[in-house]
Amino acid sequence: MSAGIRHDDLRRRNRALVIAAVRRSGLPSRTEIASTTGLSHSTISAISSDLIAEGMLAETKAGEHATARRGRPQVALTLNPKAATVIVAVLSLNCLSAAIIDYCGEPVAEEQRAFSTATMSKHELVLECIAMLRRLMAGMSPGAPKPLRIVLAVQGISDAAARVMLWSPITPHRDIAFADVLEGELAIPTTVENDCNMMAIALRWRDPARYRDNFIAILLSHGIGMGLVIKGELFTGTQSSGGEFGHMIHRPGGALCRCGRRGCVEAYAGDYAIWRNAHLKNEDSPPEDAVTNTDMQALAERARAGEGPEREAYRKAGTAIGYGVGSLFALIDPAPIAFVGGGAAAFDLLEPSIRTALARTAGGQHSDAISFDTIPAELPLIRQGCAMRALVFVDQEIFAAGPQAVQESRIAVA
Amino acid sequence: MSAGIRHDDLRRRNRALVIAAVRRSGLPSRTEIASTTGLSHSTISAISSDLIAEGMLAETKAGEHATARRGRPQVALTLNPKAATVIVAVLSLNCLSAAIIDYCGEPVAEEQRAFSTATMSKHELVLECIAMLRRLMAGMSPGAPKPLRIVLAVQGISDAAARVMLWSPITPHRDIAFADVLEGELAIPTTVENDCNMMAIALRWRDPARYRDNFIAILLSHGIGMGLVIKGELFTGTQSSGGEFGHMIHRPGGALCRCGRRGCVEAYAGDYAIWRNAHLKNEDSPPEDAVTNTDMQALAERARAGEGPEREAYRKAGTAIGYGVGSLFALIDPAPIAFVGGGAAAFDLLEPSIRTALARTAGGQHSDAISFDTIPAELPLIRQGCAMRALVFVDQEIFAAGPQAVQESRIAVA
DNA sequence: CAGTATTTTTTCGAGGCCCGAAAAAAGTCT
DNA sequence: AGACTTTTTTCGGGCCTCGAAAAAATACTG
Repeated sequence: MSAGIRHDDLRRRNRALVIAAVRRSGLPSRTEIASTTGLSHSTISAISSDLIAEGMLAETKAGEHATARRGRPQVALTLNPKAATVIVAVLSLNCLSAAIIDYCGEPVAEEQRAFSTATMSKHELVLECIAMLRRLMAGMSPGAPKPLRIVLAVQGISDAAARVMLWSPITPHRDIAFADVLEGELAIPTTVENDCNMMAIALRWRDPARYRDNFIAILLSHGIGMGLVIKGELFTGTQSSGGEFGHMIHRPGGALCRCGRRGCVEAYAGDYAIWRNAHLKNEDSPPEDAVTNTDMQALAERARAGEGPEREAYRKAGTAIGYGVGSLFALIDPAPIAFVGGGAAAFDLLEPSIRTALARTAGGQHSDAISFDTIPAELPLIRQGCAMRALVFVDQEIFAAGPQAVQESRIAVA
Repeated sequence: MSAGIRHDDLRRRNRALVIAAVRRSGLPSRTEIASTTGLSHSTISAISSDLIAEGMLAETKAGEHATARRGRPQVALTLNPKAATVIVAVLSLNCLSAAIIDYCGEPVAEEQRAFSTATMSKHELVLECIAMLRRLMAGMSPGAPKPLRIVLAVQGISDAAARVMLWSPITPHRDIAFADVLEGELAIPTTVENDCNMMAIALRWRDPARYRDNFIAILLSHGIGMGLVIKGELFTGTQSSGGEFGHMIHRPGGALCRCGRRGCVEAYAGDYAIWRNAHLKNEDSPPEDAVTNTDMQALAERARAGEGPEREAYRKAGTAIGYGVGSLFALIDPAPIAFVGGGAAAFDLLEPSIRTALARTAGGQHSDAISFDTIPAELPLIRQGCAMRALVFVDQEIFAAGPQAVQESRIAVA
């Protein structure tokens, strides 16, 4: 049963609304906020002057861009970049990348490092993460506010509470409780998120016109991942980060998947699967882990050159994706799709068979009208998604809660 | 962007909360409501005395069931059955059934009629519906309040706004705007809902302990339908009623489905598909429309008698369902499933292959732990779901809105 | 260049709503 | 009959939002 609305929640929610409006719109005036939120001018005036006094917002001379119209000029509100910082970290196969982000979303420090995630112990993996975050924090100017949030994106599955990495292709170890460990070491609230979910969040911030209420981000890489936004909300599983599109069944009893099962979409469309098919290996042969991006580029070149096993491999991949998307569409109705990652660079090879397959499904009825988009570089997208996730948390959980919570959060780094 | 919270919304939402608490709990005291909603005693007292004054709630001597404890006895609150009525109608193949339901959810009048939906014109179909509802309303005692809502459940797909039946297996006609027509004729707000979604809603009211935040209702009948509740909310498509589980793809390019495509789950697990396989007909042969429930019972008997094409047909059906559910679980994580309808009566024949298939999917990892339930009679379930849907609408949209809206809604039937 | 028009922002009083504490109510127990 | 216990109502205080009006800041205009 949903809880009752207490009187103080009102202010909290409306504060959150104002902060969100500023974060979204860039440089909105009070009047603009009033109209987008539906609250009265007086309320917006009161809330925004509070937020300015508390240091989250600042007024800027909008001037320049607004053509000088008649009447009192609008004064634009903006986020104060120094109001807070957050930390984002992206853990992927053999690579950890992290950054400190200011309250406006701009990075103030970053670091990236390669090591062999597949062979490290659980302990070593966690230590590398902690060490990198510590280095980043050590580099912060003294007196700067301590980061208020860590968001760690991982390939693979995290639990619904976003605290544990349940499984990941990058390591043989399971159930790594990153959130507990990082909170214990650094005393900063932490969540562990699926990388594809973060991609979806980032897409919405990048292009809200295109990616708004319903859309899908599909990562085509060594494995296949998905982030799904439905009715304006990130869709996650009930017990895990969910949305394991790559492990929907394409052909019962079919090709061997990295997950050990047979016939998953990924077993046809993951890099290793395309590579396997292109080399005419048996579908039962175990997934090759060492397929590199360069391998795949070479494969794509050969496929573009003309008919052959390479082109056939891409065709099979496209078919698997197309039918998978068709089944998904049967459940949620069609939505725009962004294909992200290395595989998106070979999208020209995939698209025809995706569309053919999709058109043969109930969900893909009007498959011509379904728009695809490709974004080859996934890392910047994931990082941006993490940043926005972390900042929205700060907005809603801390800054919206009122002056007290804001005060308490303001501890300077050592 | 979500709208701001205006001051009056507060009371509206808390009124809705109190009404919902009474509807759910049966005979709660004010104290009990205060604790389940988290609102203060004073607020509950104020709201409930308003609601009693306005006629939605009534006090009853709880007495009997509460063992006389020390202290002032609790006064139980209850819904006033005369506060309102709603109309439910269920349209399925060759059958229309409708009822008038009081504010407590009890039927006060009902009617059921058979006619040949498949051969009727669009116009005739609509007229039959209107006629039945008019007859029901004509039978109401004069002075009784006019029904405040019609919920029509249909097999097939309705639009996201729940106003148009986009497609249904019961008729060749498409895009029947039932809501517009019924509202035009009877001047009662109407929604058109998918039957399986209503089943899911009913399950939650029937057994909230088992079917709470995440569960699935699958209708096994001539076709295959699904109602899905995720995180406590009915899951619908973005443009339609959605959740077309039956048309997820089981085998690309496989058996011919009633929808005209190939390889859908329904093309293996719908009654017609089981019948087709049991009679060793080609998978390309067009779906037989005239398979009756008795046919299916006979088929099930033969399948139970021993190995043979009938048992094999059920096995294929179970496999299709199992893999389909596995793909679904990959997206949403496992949840309890209720199998409803004629096919549930033959669930003993399906379950082994469902479980075998499910165990071969990523989503079905712990398939032993996933619980199945069977409910052979779908119609009562659908009707109950419609009733609760309609009543919750009245609760939230009319009675929660305040005395004015309540007044305006109170028009006696002619 | 002073006055007018226009638009944005702030101020102020009114009306609601929720909460906590205290009081009242309605029984049981001794 | 009085003490005790639990439920429900009453009352005053504190917030919050709103609408209207005032103030502020600038462009237009003759």
